[in-house]
Amino acid sequence: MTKETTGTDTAAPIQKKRKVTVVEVAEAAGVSVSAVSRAFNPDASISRPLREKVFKAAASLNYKPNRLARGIKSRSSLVGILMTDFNNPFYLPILSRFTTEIQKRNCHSLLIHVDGDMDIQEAVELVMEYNVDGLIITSASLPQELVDACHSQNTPAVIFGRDSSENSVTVVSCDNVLAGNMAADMLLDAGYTKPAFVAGPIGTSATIDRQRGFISRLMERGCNQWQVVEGGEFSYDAGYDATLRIFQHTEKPDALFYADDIMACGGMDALRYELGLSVPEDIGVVGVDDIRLAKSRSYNLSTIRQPNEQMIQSTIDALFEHIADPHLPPQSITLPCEAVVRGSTQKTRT
Amino acid sequence: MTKETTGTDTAAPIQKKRKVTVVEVAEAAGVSVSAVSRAFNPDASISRPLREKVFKAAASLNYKPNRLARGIKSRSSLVGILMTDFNNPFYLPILSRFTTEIQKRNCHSLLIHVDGDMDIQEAVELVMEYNVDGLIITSASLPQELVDACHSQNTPAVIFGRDSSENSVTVVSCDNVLAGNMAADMLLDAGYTKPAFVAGPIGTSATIDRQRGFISRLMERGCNQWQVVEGGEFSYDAGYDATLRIFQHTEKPDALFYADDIMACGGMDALRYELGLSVPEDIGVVGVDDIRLAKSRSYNLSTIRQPNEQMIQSTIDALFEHIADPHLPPQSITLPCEAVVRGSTQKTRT
DNA sequence: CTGAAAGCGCTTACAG
DNA sequence: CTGAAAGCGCTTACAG
Repeated sequence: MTKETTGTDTAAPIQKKRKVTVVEVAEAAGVSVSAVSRAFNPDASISRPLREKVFKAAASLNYKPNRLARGIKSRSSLVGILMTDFNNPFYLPILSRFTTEIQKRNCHSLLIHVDGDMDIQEAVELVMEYNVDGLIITSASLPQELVDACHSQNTPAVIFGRDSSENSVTVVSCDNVLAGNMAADMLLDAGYTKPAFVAGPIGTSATIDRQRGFISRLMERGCNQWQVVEGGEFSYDAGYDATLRIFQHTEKPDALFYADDIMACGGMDALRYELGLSVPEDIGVVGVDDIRLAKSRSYNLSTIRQPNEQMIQSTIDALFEHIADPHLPPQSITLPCEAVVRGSTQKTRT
Repeated sequence: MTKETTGTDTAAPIQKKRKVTVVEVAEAAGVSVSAVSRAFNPDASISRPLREKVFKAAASLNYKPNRLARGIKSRSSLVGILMTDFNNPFYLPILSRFTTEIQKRNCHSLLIHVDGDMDIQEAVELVMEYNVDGLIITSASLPQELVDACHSQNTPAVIFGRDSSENSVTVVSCDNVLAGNMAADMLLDAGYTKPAFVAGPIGTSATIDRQRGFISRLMERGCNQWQVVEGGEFSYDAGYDATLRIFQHTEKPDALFYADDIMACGGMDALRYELGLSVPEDIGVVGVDDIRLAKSRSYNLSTIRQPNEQMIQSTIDALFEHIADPHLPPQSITLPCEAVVRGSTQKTRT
């Protein structure tokens, strides 16, 4: 019934709730605006009594500093998060942890979705328009242009990647070559002899490294009947389709190492429901990531687990260290991964 | 080798790359700063030739407006996204679409993770410190305090919820009572006679509505042997555990309606691998959401699909309409959902 | 349509 | 440690 009170001629213009400013707090506390500003700045030189006086006045007026106005001369308290892989469920908990950690440090997250259309250089520049204090880049692929873009702005940036061997910007990743080694060992140890690698997105360093580690270990151990198959994106469907394609070949593998768990799940469903094969009896399967589904009874997937928690923590720590001291040289942090043996490779040795 | 150039006594302080400002652009273009400002403001009154002159100078200097400085008097171009359900994969694509749509409109997303520790009032106030132009709240639960918090600030806000029947703030949701009706029909039509509802998080309006719709339809159709079980959070594990609990009762159901697909997946695994039951022969299963996994061969889950794309689009449209015209009255948009019949309810009628 | 000037809310040398 | 004043980069009445 009160629905139409707006829209009449007499409607008062909606006024943004007047925000309390430093000036008003200063008046209420009987101090200068400088004092108010300092009170809200953790490492400004101000006496304890003065700060408390300011706080009291601020609280009574319900004053909140305007972060935008602050950011113009000082820190914005904004951390940019650039993400590309919004279709991989792997990244939701990671995003969750990032925002939580950023908020703990009294900063906030500017989330930028970098998709195909928008080039990365552009995205990085854009985020700079907000004067972000730092930048986290989460991307399975790590194009050089991205690294350059970070470097050209001199804003602290850390790449939460799956890559390493970059030295002009800080990157934290896990050892993907090692992951490949482990996958090879798991399969060979279980008695499989003709493994294939199902690759992820082309140009993705993680995929490349995993493949390298996988193949080199196979060869080291005298296994020469391997093959590599294009996979496509990190997705259930990509794993499914790639698997069907493999079995049109004349050389059929007896084990599959997927670049990713979600691909492995798609692949297992294709194996079982389309191709009528049993896992692990007819064919062994290994993935990477240890997503929640991997340990479900439906998949029971052997996988290589990345030290997620540590990677996240290192990323955040490194970022804030660099924000605190911009002189710090970039570092490259590579963490080890861990093999998780489950049912999908539990073939009894023949 | 150049690694240690920093850190010596002579190290020049790292200077933030000097940003080009309006003043410099104005000089280069031979116009006033007002002109520069107007050129970058879509609906300012400025002649085409002047604007072009400014753009040319700006481009040659690689000028980008400082959004923080702009936001202090005008729009911040920031849209706050408040999220609580970071453990449900359902929300990743939604978040993806939100940020994409926001970016299309030349705005950016301030992502706030609202977790248990932090109360919502606080989160809303916080986001206001950034002068956000608008606010999207994504939450399965919709506590009154949240609605109040939005209302008290007068910033356009829309709740992407699973709720309705709120009229002081705009909310878009799907018809969860209808979802419950549909689930009841699917199960009854397939010949099941003793269904149970596995609830989601307590106090979540979506769960409550689904349950209401489910039960009322069952009773309408003369089915009185139903029961309701507490589920817990929307997660694989919660569905798994709840299912095991149900079967300790004396009254065993022959069909289960889970508040959520991810719970249903956990539940199906418990049924099949822990309880030795066949789906759909021994027991029918229905979920809600139609997540990617639902149509996988491993689950082949009947479900109720929400009109996600439309809900997202409506949310964004409503938000930007309200930003453009703050006088618009809040609206409540409820969209219909759709039944997706798959294998998990394909029991032949007995 | 255009420009000169005041102002947004906060920070930071500069004196004391 | 504290305050008066200048300044951050942009916007917006106010005149013309």
